[in-house]
Amino acid sequence: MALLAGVSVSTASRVLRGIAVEPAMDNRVRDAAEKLGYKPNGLAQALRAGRSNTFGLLIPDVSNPWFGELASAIEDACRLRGIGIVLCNSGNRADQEEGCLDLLWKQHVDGLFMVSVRGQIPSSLAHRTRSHWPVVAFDRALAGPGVDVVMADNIGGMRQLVDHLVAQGYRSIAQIASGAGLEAGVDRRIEVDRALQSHGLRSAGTVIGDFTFESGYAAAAHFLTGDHSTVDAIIAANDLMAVGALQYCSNSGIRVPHDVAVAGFDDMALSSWVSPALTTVRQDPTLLAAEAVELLVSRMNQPETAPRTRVIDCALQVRASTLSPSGAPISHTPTLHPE
Amino acid sequence: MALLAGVSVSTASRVLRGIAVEPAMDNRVRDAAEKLGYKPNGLAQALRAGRSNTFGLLIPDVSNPWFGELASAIEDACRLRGIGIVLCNSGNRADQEEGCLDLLWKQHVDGLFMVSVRGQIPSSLAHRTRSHWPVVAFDRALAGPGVDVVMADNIGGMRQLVDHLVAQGYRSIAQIASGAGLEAGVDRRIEVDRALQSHGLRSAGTVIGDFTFESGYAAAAHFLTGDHSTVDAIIAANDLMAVGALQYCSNSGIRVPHDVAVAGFDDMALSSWVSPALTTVRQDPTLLAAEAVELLVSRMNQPETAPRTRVIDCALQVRASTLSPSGAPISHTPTLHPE
DNA sequence: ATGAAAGCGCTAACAA
DNA sequence: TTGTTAGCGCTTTCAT
Repeated sequence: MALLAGVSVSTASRVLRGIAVEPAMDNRVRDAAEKLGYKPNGLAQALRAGRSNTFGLLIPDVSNPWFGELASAIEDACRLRGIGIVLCNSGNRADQEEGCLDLLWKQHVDGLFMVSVRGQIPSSLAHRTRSHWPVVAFDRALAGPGVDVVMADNIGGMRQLVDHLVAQGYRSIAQIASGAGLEAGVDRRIEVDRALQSHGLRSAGTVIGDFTFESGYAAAAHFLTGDHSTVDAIIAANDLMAVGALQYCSNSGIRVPHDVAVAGFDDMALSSWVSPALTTVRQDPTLLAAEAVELLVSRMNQPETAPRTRVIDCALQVRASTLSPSGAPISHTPTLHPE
Repeated sequence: MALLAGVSVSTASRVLRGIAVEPAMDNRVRDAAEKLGYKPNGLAQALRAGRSNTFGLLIPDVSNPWFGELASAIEDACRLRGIGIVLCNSGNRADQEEGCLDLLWKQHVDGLFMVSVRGQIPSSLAHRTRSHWPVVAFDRALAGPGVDVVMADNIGGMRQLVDHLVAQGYRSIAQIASGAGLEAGVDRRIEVDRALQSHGLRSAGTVIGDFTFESGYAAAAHFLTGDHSTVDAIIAANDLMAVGALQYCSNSGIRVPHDVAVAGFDDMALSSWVSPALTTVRQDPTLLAAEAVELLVSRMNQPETAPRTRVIDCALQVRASTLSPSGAPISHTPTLHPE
């Protein structure tokens, strides 16, 4: 390319990177580049600069609708900064996660967004973060040097949800909860119990789920089997399990919310596509992504920063799946002449 | 690393790539590599080899559940071959698609999987494929040198679906169809009409949708508004629109399948999560991905191959949304004593 | 069988 | 301001 323009490669490089040169040269170079459709080789730039302008995204599975939304938001945010995303599915398996980390490490991505399989930082990742590989973890508190964390306000969100259910008149509230190890899941579980307690209620039961549709379905079956079930509302730790619970109800002739209310957490798009539409706590993937990208970029530039945690606000989305069984809220009846 | 082993870099390189060396050297090198946790720099390898071991994946939006499943399947298949995936959302906008192509081109991905915004090959892509950038397109017939195509058997699939509906006794079948430009969509639309005709029926109406939930909802509203509607079944060109139609019915007190049957195309996971579960034509994302990866890898190695088209079989999935209104199939009643 | 050296395409230090 | 040169980490002749 420089040959066509009749200048040295360094001059060409300078022009392309907007460094002052004489107008004459400038034009020669731009014309030549235009004519050839020349685009600088990102690989060579990356090798030279020690920076690939690429981030890794390591999640259990993009085909999970919630992770799909998160991935989409992250890709959008990165593309606007000219950063590419290398996608890896860990399949929720430790060995596969290791394989992904190897792949991403080899490709020299500048940093990593991850929803880890384990609560703890993978050992192979540990020495990499120690050598300043920037990592942002979602939902799971990966303690470690150089690991930032982005989380929804799980506690505030679940608090709102329980308050809502109680206000709607539900009193026998069961929970499809997360097992140990997932910080976000544990926070949600504990807060549900605490919030119930603050209303003078006790949990109507807790089943541990694994965040899949199937486990939500099975848990609902557990709570609602037999005529003696007293459960009148179910809170799931995520929407996917809540949708599974809805499906169980539908298949079993249990009416939602007439016989039992169901609520979730996340607010995936499809949560408003099911019938009845699902009441849930919204965590906005765009906000999560924005924070995560900002954290990763800033750590890339300043690797020594102390680990940070960002908590994103949640908003309760009330939909049909938790309408009051009596048809109207029991408390919080709005004044007819406010202000 | 070579320094620690006390050998030359070329020897180290040979060992790591499994080229015969003396056992003594071999051990020295492996030990040193082990000790340092050494991993070859993929960027340097890529620059040297002119091959990055990376493919681009350009789709409208990963947060669309169907594309999420496709992306997941592609990533899985590529990871097994040690190939990384760079993900880009085109947002279904031509300008954004161009931006993605630029990004992917700069990163020197070895090839590209794409679900294009347009039916035609983007002009900027044209000269790249001409210079042997391997491309596999899904669903859309991107004519062009060096572009292979993977498609579901849209015609066979729709044929099965229409046969099923007619067998169930539906006679007034409307269609939420694709506009022009999308080869797969056009195939589906035409085949529905043709299949109806072969049963001596005429379409009860066609509305053009854009494959979103919302457009399915709106189309159902169009077909089912007013008491005079005679439509007793709706075929949507994809599941997302079908789910939108289901939602409209649910919101409007229209019972599915009692008042109207609804069917889709794709068989996303969530299509069996809605109530009633959706009858649909399954195209298996794993099979699509396997074919696509094989095509892209083979073209990467032999760029001059003539363009190929692969058609993947579809399988009708009958679920609750198209049960016969009379409660039992009108024809094809199974014999009680087969054999 | 091993080592030395060139070069992939780029940028940054140095020279002119 | 421009050109020359070295070098990012690797693979691959070419000598040894």
